[in-house]
Amino acid sequence: MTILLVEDDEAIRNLEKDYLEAAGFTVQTAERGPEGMEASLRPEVDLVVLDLMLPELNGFEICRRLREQREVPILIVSAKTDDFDKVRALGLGADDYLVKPFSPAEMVARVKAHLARFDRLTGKNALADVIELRGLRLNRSARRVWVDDQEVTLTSKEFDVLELFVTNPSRVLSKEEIFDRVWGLTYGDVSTVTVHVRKIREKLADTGDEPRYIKTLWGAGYRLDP
Amino acid sequence: MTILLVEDDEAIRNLEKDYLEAAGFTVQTAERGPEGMEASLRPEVDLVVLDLMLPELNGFEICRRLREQREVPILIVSAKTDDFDKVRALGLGADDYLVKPFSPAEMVARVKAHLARFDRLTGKNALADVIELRGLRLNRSARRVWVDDQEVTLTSKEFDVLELFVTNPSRVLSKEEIFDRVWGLTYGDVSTVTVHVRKIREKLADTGDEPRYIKTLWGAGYRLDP
DNA sequence: TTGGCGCTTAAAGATTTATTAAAAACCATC
DNA sequence: GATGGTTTTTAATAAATCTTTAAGCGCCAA
Repeated sequence: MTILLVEDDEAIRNLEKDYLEAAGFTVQTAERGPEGMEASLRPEVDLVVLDLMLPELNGFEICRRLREQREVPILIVSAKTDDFDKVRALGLGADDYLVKPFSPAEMVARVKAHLARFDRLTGKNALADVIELRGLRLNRSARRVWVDDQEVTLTSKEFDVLELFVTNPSRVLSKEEIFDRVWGLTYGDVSTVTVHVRKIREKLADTGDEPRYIKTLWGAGYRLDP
Repeated sequence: MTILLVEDDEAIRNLEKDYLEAAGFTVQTAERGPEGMEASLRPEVDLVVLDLMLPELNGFEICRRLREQREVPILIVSAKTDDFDKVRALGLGADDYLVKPFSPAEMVARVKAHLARFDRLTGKNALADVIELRGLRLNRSARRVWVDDQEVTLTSKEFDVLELFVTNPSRVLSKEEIFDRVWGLTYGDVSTVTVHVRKIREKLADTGDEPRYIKTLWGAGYRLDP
């Protein structure tokens, strides 16, 4: 799960980052408003923690614009205790409003609660440990995979790629996005992805004209349907 | 919208009730744990405001049991400021945790935010991800298209062009504009657009004298009406 | 009604993109 | 430092898409 942290104060940002990472989240950060706005639109971002007072583009504005474009939990963090700000932020579509200083444990608990609810309500089991899908079963913590109750052994990277697919069913994932999210790199050759997809298909016995699991969308990427 | 208030202290209960009613909600109340548990299962209840310290059956327990049975927003209200309680309540599936004394305005804002989000996430797939228009349905993230519930497969560019049309209904798009926005190029031959439009019409079974979807405007471009 | 301009159509050629297999680089373990 | 497995790169091949072309048709105005 990836959390985006938009916060201009470096000390606070690092503190929050540490706690979220300790809780097992992947954390991306942004310092300034416009940068935060852009980052929050990235599809791999599962939740946004947003400071209200930011340079150039404030949190209210980001919140409003983001809500127009994407359905992602937004947790506002602010030093302002004023009722007016709380009401305004929540009215603009924020999911929560935390007043600084807050306890890191509470923040982590709230982040988890928002993600869990989002999962529950949208039916995306991004948090579930065992995911099942047309005969394909993944145990994420054990990193094991079965096809029609027959276990198949995937290598580490192969598992990561397949996991990305099953946690994003019905979505087209471009090679670039897969590479970004699994390898976490910007350099490198995306044809690596192609090869891994081939290996996965091979192991899932998913070759042939009409792949059962990972479909190819020419010029766009790959898609796994539920 | 109906709110259930489970709170044993009469003064607080009446205060909260007044504010919620002033905000236009219908309010039901319950004083004791078991009574609250039962009431919260009633289908007309859209959101539950739950005190933690209740006689006979405490808020944690109600929260846990309720979550097993129903998907309804739960807002915990408590005098306990302890992190431990917050983390526990949120972990059990509560949607929010407010510490007493809180401002009524904030409570009302939070109640509204929870209801709005619940609507957003459950009421139709929300997110302008799926666009429907006179029998034509597009799923943008999956890049799939249906005509009268029959799926049609478009190529990548074809999809891009059609997406441009459905996101700009009623607008005349000139070939130049389409070329600019889909191809992102300034050089090149705009007759490519013509060919793509033809292919799309063909696949949508939109040929014939009176096209159902993409209309030709002589000397101007094309238009898709809503 | 007719000429011209713009749109449509179909098909061939060019280009892009994906697949595959095999080799090379990498990595952990013994 | 050899070994076996994994991961990445590479290059040839295959497949699908995109673009161009050219001929024909239809709309509109003179």
